[in-house]
Order: sequence, then C-alpha cells, then structure tokens
Amino acid sequence: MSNSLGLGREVTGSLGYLLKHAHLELDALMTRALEPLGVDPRSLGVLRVLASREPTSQQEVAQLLSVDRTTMVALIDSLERQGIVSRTPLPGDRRRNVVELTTAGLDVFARAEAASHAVEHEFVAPLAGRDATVLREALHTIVTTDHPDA
Amino acid sequence: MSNSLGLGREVTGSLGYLLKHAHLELDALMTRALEPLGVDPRSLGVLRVLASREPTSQQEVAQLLSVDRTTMVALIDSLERQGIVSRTPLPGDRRRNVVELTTAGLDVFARAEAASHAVEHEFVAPLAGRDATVLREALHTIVTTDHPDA
DNA sequence: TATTGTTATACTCTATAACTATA
DNA sequence: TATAGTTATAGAGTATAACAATA
Repeated sequence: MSNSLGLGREVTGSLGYLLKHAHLELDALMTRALEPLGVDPRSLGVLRVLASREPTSQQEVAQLLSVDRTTMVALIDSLERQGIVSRTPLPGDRRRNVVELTTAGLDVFARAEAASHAVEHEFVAPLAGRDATVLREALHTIVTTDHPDA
Repeated sequence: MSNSLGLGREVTGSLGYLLKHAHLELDALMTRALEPLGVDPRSLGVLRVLASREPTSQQEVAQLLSVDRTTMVALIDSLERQGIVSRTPLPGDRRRNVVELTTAGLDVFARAEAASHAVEHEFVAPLAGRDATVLREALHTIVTTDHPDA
C-alpha cells in the first residue's frame, strides 16, 4: 500500500487518513525490523506488559492491551512455542496462568526494544525541532482523554 | 475497546500503540457521527476524492485512496444504491465507469464534512496552544515522507 | 494482447458463544 | 454460580485469481 500520489489536502488533510496511514507505515517498518527476532509489533506489546510488572495472568495482559482474551490465547501460544514466555498455573488459583518472560525471552525482548526504538527514531527523523516530542505527547494526551459519545 | 487503565509509559509510550489507539478512537467517534447520514469514514474518503477533482474512473479513485480496485467495487456499489454517486460508462472508453456525486450526494457530502470537522475539532480539543496544528503537520510530513527499507 | 470492472475465493484480524476446569 | 482459559465459529476488511466486456 503506497501513499498519496496525487491527493490534495482535501483528502490527506483528514486526521483519520493521517493517523491510519502513519500507523500502517510504522507498523510495516516495525514488522520488518522485528522479523529476524521472531516477533511482531503485537507480540512486542505483550512482552512490554510482561516486562514492566509483576507476573500477571493471561486475562490481565489481555485487558491491559485492550485485546480480547480469546485473541490473547493464540498470541501467547506462539510466544510459548518460541520459548519466549512460560505459562504456569498459579498456585492458589489453578484457573489462572501466570505468564512470564523466560531467560531467552528477556534477551529477545531487549533486542526487540532496541530495534523498535531505532525504527521509531528513523520514523520521526523528518520532523524538525521538538515536533517529534510534541507529536508523541499530543497523541498520549488524546489517547488518555475520555472521549464521550461512547 | 477501552484504553489504558493501568498501563505505564513503557507500553503506552510506544508510537505504534499511540497511533493505533488514536486512530481507533477517532474512527469510532467518526463512525457514530456519520451514521445518521448513511456513510462511514471510508466512504467519506471516497466522496472527498470525487468532490475534489474532475469525474474519475473507479480505478483512479481506488489508486488515490490506496485501496484495491476490488474493494472499491463494493464501496461504490453501496454509495450507488444510496443514490449518493452515479456510475456512467465513459463515452470513448466504455470499459471505464465515470463515478460522480449526484445532487443528493453533494448534499450528503457537505453535511458529512461538517460532521467530520466537528468530530476532529472535539477530538483535538484537549491539546494546548498550537499542538493540534503541530500534530496535523507532523503526521502529514511523516505520511508524505518516503520511508525506505520497503 | 492489455485494461476496467466484476465475481469468487481466501486469508487475516477480531469478536461472540459455548465448553472445561477450577473456584 | 462464577471465573480463567480454551475452542469453534462467524464477521469485518483486504488481497489474489479468474472472467466478461472493451480497447
């Protein structure tokens, strides 16, 4: 999917168009950069949650990432098959799976984060001055705002 | 899909997360605002292209929006059924369909654009000062940049 | 032979409902 | 009975291949 070839601002100026295409492009770059490590942008999101807090249940990870718990099953299946995370029944409540990064997973995570930061840096490189920071902060403000009419 | 409840910046600070969730939220707001008019954000994109240039073939509209021509068929089918656009074989090359806004379509388009602008305005309302403008310009710069490694 | 629009088909992503095992 | 994980299934959205009409 290539972008705006003969489109004027009437079309490309829409915020929806801009957000969608910016995301698509970043996601493609990210996917390619992470490929050699065996992970993709979505599973890197899972690793980030696992790395940033105490061992959590599958469902908690799913809720934190706003992903359906049924979707999380396949995601963690794949990471487990790769030896990146482990599933262990929680002693005390054996319905729950404790999901943790393995030692190998910690290494993959570190390298994936490095690759991810490099891609993001390259992605915002064309922006001048503090614009990259403003962009990030503005998006964060918007995403953490509760938009009504829901 | 609700957003960040207990997520730290380790996760929500990723540009990919921010772009994806900002888009999802805006798209949901836009969908709801356009619903009474019988259009959705994607078909509004089609209307924008049709309104901003000389009558074009289906394929040209598809290329301009980076949408597959087979996807465009269903999109225009729906708009045609609603009486918003018309398809006419191009005299001179009857393989091509000239796609145009009907009179009713022009009215729908005008009202959809008004609704769209209102939603975008509300969406960036939490941003201070010129940040909304910087956001828009930064995204435009990124989207029109040719990112290599493709 | 190449091109536009179309249909049929498949693949991805995601969500809903139902099942199991635990509680 | 309620909950975590799982499975099966279905619905969007999109892409690929093949076909008809036209050039």
